[in-house]
Order: sequence, then C-alpha cells, then structure tokens
Amino acid sequence: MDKIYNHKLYEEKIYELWEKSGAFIAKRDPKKKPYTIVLPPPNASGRMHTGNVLMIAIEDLLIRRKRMQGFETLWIPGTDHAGFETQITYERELKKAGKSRFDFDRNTLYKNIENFVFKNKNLIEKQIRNMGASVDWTRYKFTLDPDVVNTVTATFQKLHKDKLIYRDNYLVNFCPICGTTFADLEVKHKTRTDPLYYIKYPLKDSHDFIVVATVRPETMFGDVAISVNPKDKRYNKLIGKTALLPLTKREIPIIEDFMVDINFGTGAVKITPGHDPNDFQVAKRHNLTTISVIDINGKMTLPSDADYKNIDGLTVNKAREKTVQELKEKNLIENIDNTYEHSVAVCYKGGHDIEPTILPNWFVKVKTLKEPAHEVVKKGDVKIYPKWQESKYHRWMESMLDWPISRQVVWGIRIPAWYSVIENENLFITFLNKGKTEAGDVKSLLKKYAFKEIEKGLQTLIAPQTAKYVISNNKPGDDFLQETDTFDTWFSSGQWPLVTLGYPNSDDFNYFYPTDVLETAWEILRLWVSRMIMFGIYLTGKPPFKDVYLHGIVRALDGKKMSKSLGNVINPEEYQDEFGTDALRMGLISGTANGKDFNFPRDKVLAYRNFANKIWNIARFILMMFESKEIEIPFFSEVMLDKITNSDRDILSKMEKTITNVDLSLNKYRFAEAADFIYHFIWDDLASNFLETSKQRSDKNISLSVLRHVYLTSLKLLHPFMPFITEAIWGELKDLRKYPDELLITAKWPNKSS
RNA sequence: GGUCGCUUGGCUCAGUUGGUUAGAGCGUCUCGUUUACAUCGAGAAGGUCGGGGGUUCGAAUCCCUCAGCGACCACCA
Repeated sequence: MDKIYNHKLYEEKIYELWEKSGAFIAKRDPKKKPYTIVLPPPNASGRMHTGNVLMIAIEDLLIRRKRMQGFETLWIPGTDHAGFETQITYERELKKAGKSRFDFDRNTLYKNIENFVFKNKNLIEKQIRNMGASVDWTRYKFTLDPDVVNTVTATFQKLHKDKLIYRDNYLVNFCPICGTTFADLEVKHKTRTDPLYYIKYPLKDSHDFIVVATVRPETMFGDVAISVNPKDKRYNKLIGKTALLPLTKREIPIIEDFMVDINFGTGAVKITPGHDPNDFQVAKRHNLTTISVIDINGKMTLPSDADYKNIDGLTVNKAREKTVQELKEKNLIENIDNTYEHSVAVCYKGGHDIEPTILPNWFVKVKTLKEPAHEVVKKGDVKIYPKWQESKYHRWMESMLDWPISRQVVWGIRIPAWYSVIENENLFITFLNKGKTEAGDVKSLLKKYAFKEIEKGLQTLIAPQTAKYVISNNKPGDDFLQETDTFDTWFSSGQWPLVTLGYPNSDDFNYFYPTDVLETAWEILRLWVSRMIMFGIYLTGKPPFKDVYLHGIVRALDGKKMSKSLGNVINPEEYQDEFGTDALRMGLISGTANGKDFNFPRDKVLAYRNFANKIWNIARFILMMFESKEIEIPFFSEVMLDKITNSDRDILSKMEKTITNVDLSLNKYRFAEAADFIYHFIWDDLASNFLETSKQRSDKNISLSVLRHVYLTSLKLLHPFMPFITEAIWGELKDLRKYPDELLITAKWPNKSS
C-alpha cells in the first residue's frame, strides 16, 4: 500500500468490480423485502452538477446500507430528455451554424435533436458511474423510450376517457423568444423601471377625457373597456358611459370592477384581456370579448378597426414607440412617469419578457387528482422530510389550479391528438415548402398544396379552441394531422416511478411498487413530487413512495445561487479529480444537515480527503502489525472475553454506541449527523486513542484481534458514505479477513451484537 | 403583501424533545519526524449563542417584541 491513498488508482477498477459482481442487479427474491429508489433523472444531454452529486451521494448511501442490511435493493437509473432546455441548447448550436428551427420540418427537427442528445448522452451516464452510484443499469430508462411514451400517452387517453382533459382558450405565459408557453411556476418576476404613460381616452359625446395609466400603450389596440373601482367617487358618474379608444374607431364601455386599485395611477384602468392576466379575469366577469393584437412571434397584428396600419407587423418595442409617438402628436398623452418601478414577468430560463397570449391549450382537470394526493400526506401515508417542508406541499395542494399541459416544443412526447383538415378548415398551419415556411389556415393552403406536402413539411399547427379532434396513438384517417404540441415535461416525468417499473403489469412492478423513498431537491416538490403522487394514486390507487426526502440547494462558495452569469458555478468534477469521489460525496452529505440550502462545503471536502487518508493509514498500520507477527491472531469471535482489557472493552462499547447512533440518525435521514459520529469514532476513538495505546501492549494476540475487528466493522459502517476507499481497503486486507473473497458492498451491515 | 427559514468563536456551519465547563471542520499561534498517516501528532488562543423582555430551579433551545439577512409564492395597469 502506498503511503497516501490515491483515489485515481482505485475508483474505476472498483466500480467495475462491483458491476461484474452483480451486486447492483435486483433479483426479486420473494423471501426478501424490497427497497426501491428511483433516481430523479438528470438531463440526458447535460453534465453532472453539484446538485446531482448530492442527490447521488444520498441515494447511494440509502441503497448501500439497505443492501448490506439484507434488503432486495433496486435503484433505477435514468435520464431525462429535458424537452425545453435541450431544444434551446440545440437551437444555440443551430445558430452557430447560421440556422434556426424554422429551417426544418417538425419531424426532421425532432430527429436532429434526437441525434444530438444520443451523441451526448453517454457523458452523464459515465459521470453517474464515476460517482460510484450502485444503480441497476440493466433497468436503465430514458424518458423518451418507446415503452415510456406508450405509458404516458395511455395515461392521457385514460384521463380523456375520464373527462379530465379539456381544451380551452387561455391566457398563457408565452415567451416569443423561446417560442413556448410557461407554467405559472416557471415564470419569474423582475423589478424594473419603465415609463408609465398617462393616456387620455376621449369620452363619447363630450369634450372630456378619462385618463388611464399604462406601461404598455401598444396593447391599447386590444382594449375592450375601461374599468374603475365602484367605490371610487371620482368616477361614479362615468360608469356605464362610453369612451372612444384612440387610434381606432372602437367605442368601449366604462365598467366597474373591484380589482381596480383606487390609489394607483388615475384609478382608471384600460382592460386588455388578450394581453394581461388580470384583465383576462375582468373580461370573463363582465362577458367582454378578447382581442389579440400580438401574435406568437411577438409581432403586432392589429384588428380591422385600428387606424395607423404602419404599426401592424412591428415588434412590441417598436410598436410601443410608434404608438406613443402617434398619441403625442394627437396630444393624448397627459404625462409620462419615468420613475415607475414595477415587476415584470420573465421566463425562468432566458429571462425574456413574458408576453401573455391567448392560445388554445390542453388542460388537466386537477381537482379529483389532487384531493387524494393531498390526503395521503395529511394522513402520513407519505412522509415528507424534513418535516418543515411539508407546509409547502399543503399550500400548493390547496392553491393548485387546472394544469395546462401543452408546450410548443418539438423535443418531447407529442400529444396524441389528431385533427381532420376537412372538419377543421381553420387550423392554423406553418409548414416548410422548398426551404421556406408557409403559413395560413389549412383551407386556403390546401388550394395551393397537396395534403401530403403539408403533412411532410409540417412545422406547427394551432387548432382553435373549438376544433374537433380524435385521441389516438395512430393516425385515424388520411386527412388527419397530429397535434404539434408536446406534453409538459412534468406530465411525463410525473409518471416516472410507474414507467421505470414497467407499469401497469410486470414482475418488477408487482414486486417493487410502491417505492420506498423519493429523494430530490425541494425546488421541485410542487412541479414534480406532487404530480407523481397524483398520478401514482390515480393509476394504481397507491402513492408511488412512502418517504420523500428533500435536500437543499447547493449554493456557490460566495453563498449565492450558482449561475452562469455570476460565473460562480462549481464543476464538481474538479473536486472529484483533486480530492476523490468519496471526499466529494462525504463533504456534500455532511454539508446538508437539515435540508436547508447550503454553500458548497469546500472545507469539508478537504477534511474528508484527509479523513480518507487517515483510514488508509490505519489499514497500513494494521497490515504492518500483522505481517511482523509470527503468532496466529485469533478472529475476534474466538477471543476469550475474559482476556480482554479495559481498553478493549472501552473501544468495543464506543463502537456499539456508534453503530446505534449511526442507525438512529440514518433512520431519521440525518446524514450529516451520522457522518460525524463515524468520523470522530474512527479518528479520535480508534486511531488517536485505541491504536496508540495498543502500540504499548504486549498481548498482541488480543489487541490486534480487537483492532482488526473494530476496524473492519468501521469500514462497513463507512462504506455507504465512502464506498470506493472502504472497498479498496477491504480488498487490501483480504488476507486478514475470514472470508477473503467477500466484497464489502454485499457484506453484512454491523449490528450491536456482532 | 403572504409564507418559510436564518442571525452561534476569524470563516463555513452542527446543536433531535430546554439540563453538567456551547461543538465540528477550516483558519491562526507554539512545539514536534518515536512502529500508520505532515492529507500527521501534542498543545493553545478565540463565543455575554443578533438586541430587549418573559416562562422556568435551569434557555442557544420555549413565548413575546425589535432589528437585519435570505428564499419562495402572489402581485397594481
């Protein structure tokens, strides 16, 4: 053995050894109790980040301990297609090549992204191996595997049959730059200072004006009313009157609605239901129509009653300038407040402004799904650790609204809905024709092009809310086009514990479902965990797991959230390379004491690298002692207990105490605490104390037997935390063990009496 | 605005149901190469546990209050 533990000489070989031994592969032994974890799938085309490392470290710890305790353990690995994120990454590549997604038809684009992902996919798989994850690779799943797609679309059909799916026009959070909608949860808010325009709207049959304040004058072409608060005395007499919408020939009513804040602006609000969520609600309450003036490319589309057609087709920002300019010329701007600070909705990925847009959307009715899912956590059938995170779940369950599940992204599971072009003449279609995108309603397109051409070059399809559709996995007739939207990624990953186990009917499913623990970052409790519980109960009657353990987010060294723009992102591989996988894993585990967010624990990684070297050198010492002795050292089980000294008794009782403490802590998911117990037992009690005093002892046959016993037991305790080095030492001490061929990974977990 | 959390030695943090001189890692200082390990050993300095008040025989731990920080959610045109 070298003087210093060199992780690079061992890690790869040891992982191979484990894999070859078959220790990772679950057998479905009816005599054993199963213990199952499904790995939250990392992005297939991404790379390992610190959060992934922490996740793997914790789950591997849980699995390895249970394996040693004699459970039939199954840990299923997988990767996620990460629809939106991957498509954005791919489009960035396209941009470098001077292309964009509009240069491809949908099917070709999908194929290209697929190739791109498959080319990169082995990186993350390799990194999962490098982490030492004892996952069952024979059961590996990718979120777009054919059987996964089948199950997900079957669930959609079942929901549809159960009348839990509907389509509706809906004001969605649309990002014109990303080209897709975002769920409310995916929208962030940024404070910003923007000019607040006070615009005069003339009153009909009067020389008076009513003044409204807005930061978005360009949306005024979509105004359908002006609203004031019913309690606002200033405007009482105007309610029911009519205003003339400037720059158009439109007359709009002045209505009352409690949503209006009397103290903001002038107390009068323009109502633009096509482009503002609040106004959308107001319009619903007052049965007002909705006028959309911005299309999904973020360009203006003015209604026919608008003057100033030169604004038509402009981008939003250009249109705003022009509109203000026109209003100024007409002397309809009373004031501009340039100090107005407000928060704007931006998409969580690119930080682009969200353009609230009316689009027909697929929805899941959530009420009947969420109620039992709420119940199982309330009753404790599903327990959330740490406990204080639980209230987040309840609040979400109480406030969850119907779930819009369609996304305008190609890379994902395509919604299995089909529209007949004969029955739906007003399908809006874009398709690629000889390298150029053609757009229009299908009826007029069919006059110029054959159906086959349109079908082949199809890029996107927008079916009106009232469109007739058929839900089917296969094309239901010659004149049908398939929905081009895909499912929200959480719709499919919400079924992950089911699809990975071969739901609805497989030996694995019958044996391993429900799983035991779902371990993930608290960030996705609502996005993911809640959906899994909903689907699990809906499809099987049982929640998909018993415990939920939520770990904190690993922040950068400066205490801030890691972000590319701050340049503080930590690449775990650098630490893995320098200090070893064990030290990295152990450092992260001991950094996450109670599920709170924490800074990347650089010092702890260093400390555990030192610790690794410590236990390595204890092994060297033991080996040296055994080699220098001619006498036979009995195994501890054969040592006469009346021959042992107080020093022996002391270390043995401390060891038992440590085993108890570690078990108690781990049962409560208190990993850092458990790690601390082992660390101090090995370093202080065993190495500094017992080992040092044993150097002076003459009864080497006893002292060495105890030392060997306590040390090997310590290795077992430590193995789930630091699997590589413990297995490496276990191998080096082959000749000192009773069963030299035994691997540590499948050795028996210590209990107090052994 | 709502919710949750945080404030403990120079730094990063532990402290489970309140109970003897408040712990760790890193850092600092002094000394040290004897049968493993300088990624080490021996020793040391350093905290009125954010401020104030209360409950209690006893509070870092429970309650109230003030101040500061952070995260999430909601959101006014």
